Amino acid sequence: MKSASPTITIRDVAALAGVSVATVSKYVNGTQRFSPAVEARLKDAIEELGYRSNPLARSMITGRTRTIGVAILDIANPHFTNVVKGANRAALEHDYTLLLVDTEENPARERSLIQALAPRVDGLIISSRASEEMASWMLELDKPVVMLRRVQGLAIPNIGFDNRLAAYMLARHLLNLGHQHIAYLGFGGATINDDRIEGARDALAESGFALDVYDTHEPTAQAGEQACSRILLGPNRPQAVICYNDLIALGFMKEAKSLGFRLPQDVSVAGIDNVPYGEYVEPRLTTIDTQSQKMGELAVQKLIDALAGRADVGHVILEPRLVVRDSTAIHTA
Amino acid sequence: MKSASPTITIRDVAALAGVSVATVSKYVNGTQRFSPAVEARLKDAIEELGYRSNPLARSMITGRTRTIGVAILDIANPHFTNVVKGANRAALEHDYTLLLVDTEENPARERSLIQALAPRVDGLIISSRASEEMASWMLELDKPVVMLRRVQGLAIPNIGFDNRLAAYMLARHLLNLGHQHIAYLGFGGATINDDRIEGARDALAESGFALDVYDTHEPTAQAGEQACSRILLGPNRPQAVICYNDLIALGFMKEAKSLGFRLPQDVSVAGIDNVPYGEYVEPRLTTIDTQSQKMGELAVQKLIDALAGRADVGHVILEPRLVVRDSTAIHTA
DNA sequence: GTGAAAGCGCTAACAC
DNA sequence: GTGTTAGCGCTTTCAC
Repeated sequence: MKSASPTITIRDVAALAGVSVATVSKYVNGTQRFSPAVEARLKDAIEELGYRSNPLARSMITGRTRTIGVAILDIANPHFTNVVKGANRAALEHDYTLLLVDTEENPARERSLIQALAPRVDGLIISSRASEEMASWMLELDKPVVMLRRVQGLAIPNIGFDNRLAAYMLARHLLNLGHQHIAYLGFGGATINDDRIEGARDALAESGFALDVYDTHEPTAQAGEQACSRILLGPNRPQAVICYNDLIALGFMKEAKSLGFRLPQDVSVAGIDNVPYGEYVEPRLTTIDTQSQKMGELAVQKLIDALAGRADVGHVILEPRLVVRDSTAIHTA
Repeated sequence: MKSASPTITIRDVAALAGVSVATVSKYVNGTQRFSPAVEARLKDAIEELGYRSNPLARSMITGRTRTIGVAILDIANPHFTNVVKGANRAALEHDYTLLLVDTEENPARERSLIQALAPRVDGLIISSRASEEMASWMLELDKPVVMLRRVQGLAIPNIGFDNRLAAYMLARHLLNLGHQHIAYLGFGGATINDDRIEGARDALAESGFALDVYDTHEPTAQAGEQACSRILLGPNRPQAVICYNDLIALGFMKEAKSLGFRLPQDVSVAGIDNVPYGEYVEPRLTTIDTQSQKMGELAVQKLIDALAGRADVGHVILEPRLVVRDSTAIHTA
């Protein structure tokens, strides 16, 4: 039996309980102790009226919204899905909520979306492909920001990942399996792509080999599929392929199989991210765990620390962990 | 060069431009036209001061936040990921943002989380496992709500999916392939599970067969894996299995293969949802497309319609579409 | 412990 | 077109 509810305010409660609005406010926020009599009347009045405090009005005064803005590149990418999962968990634990924006890998909209987001939240977690020079406007948001990648030149706290080491480890793993001709199928749109190239290249160089580098136009399984034939059917077929991420690897493997290649006998494949689905394909995907969910949790944690005044502009680097499964095997030829 | 910025308000702009605050407000909101002179001064003043309007203050007066609350059961489930993807897209298009809460399949927290969400948003999109009786409190949220499943007894607009038909189609498909002994591996925690059972059962009944029903404790690939052996190695091995969703099917297939079964020769498997990863496993998963992304888009659309006064308490039912791939095949025995 | 009063930054009538 | 004014619902000194 709902009628056009005329909005119960703190004043209605005060009137019914026979106290002042200040008292109600303090009671609702648990800012102070009260005489049992007043406390009881307050409790009853709130109950009877079904009063609910208006968080907007509160926020306007306190300047706090208990909301964290999260801007990511593509929620459908399991890596980001898990970042959000972790962030949501940590946020709820501290009584925060996430204001989510999926920028859909669109750099043009990114900036204005984030700028519109900023005034509505206490702090932001941002994943962007913009270079550090291109991202300096983030300093002017007037809100604490945590970036989801290593940042060096800007005073922005960040949760990074050792991309160079990750690719280095993958290359070493493949070298240990006897592979010599190794290719890297990257995604040039990502700023971290270069770090990964460098890591793989360094590992190979140490053994006296060179890295073949290929590129995709987006970090998706489809792009991996499309890139496959030109790598495996070209004049220079590699023995093993390191992919920018698991999605690209998944697509690459699918297409490789349909081109008639046996995996991993004919070609070893590895990805990065450790998305859940790598376990369900055949062969099961060898990958590097990037701890996506933990990344989200840490980002929220760091932001909350910053909001609490612990102004730490440091960074955290998550360490790669190799997950060996069946898509990489000893080189036989 | 950031200093403790003393918050530029509409009043500062008014002072600098030599106009009233009302004028500034109207200018910022484009509510009215102005003399070129004033317009220019306004523009300059805002520029010079770096004024940014405070959306909280605005919201408090207008009662609109341009935010849509989205409460889902598990963002890591690709079905929901895609719902959010679609919702985000439609929301941004209309200049709304999503306030996301992942309730993590936790009915206990669900209610309080949603109630806390409600006052901060213009409307809500909710996915819940609560029965209609258990969900009647949603009517008291005092905000428009769109539920992501069919609702009949409650006056809540909803985007539904014809679950009965989906399972019916899958069963028919398997019957057409010559299967007679068909099992359903469900998730009893979902209210829609019964519809799916009914659909499959009806299809089989029409041909004079009975449905074997099994259950999992959660709608995940792991649960599918765990359920596999008791179905395939029990005394009553089915020729084909319809799974509650694709994740369960993925897990089931993985375990079936490691138990030594050949798919689809020894057992056909099908899921529901059409998650992207069904294409990358082997055999590729036959499934029913639930149009998850479209569901998110429609939900936002419906909510925005409701906010615009088009108070439509109707519902939309999305139609199932069978996606035949390689995990289902003609029965040979 | 409790209350009075002064706003937070903005919009929405309504005058002029 | 532009200005005046009265709040939105709440928190926060600062008296008592």
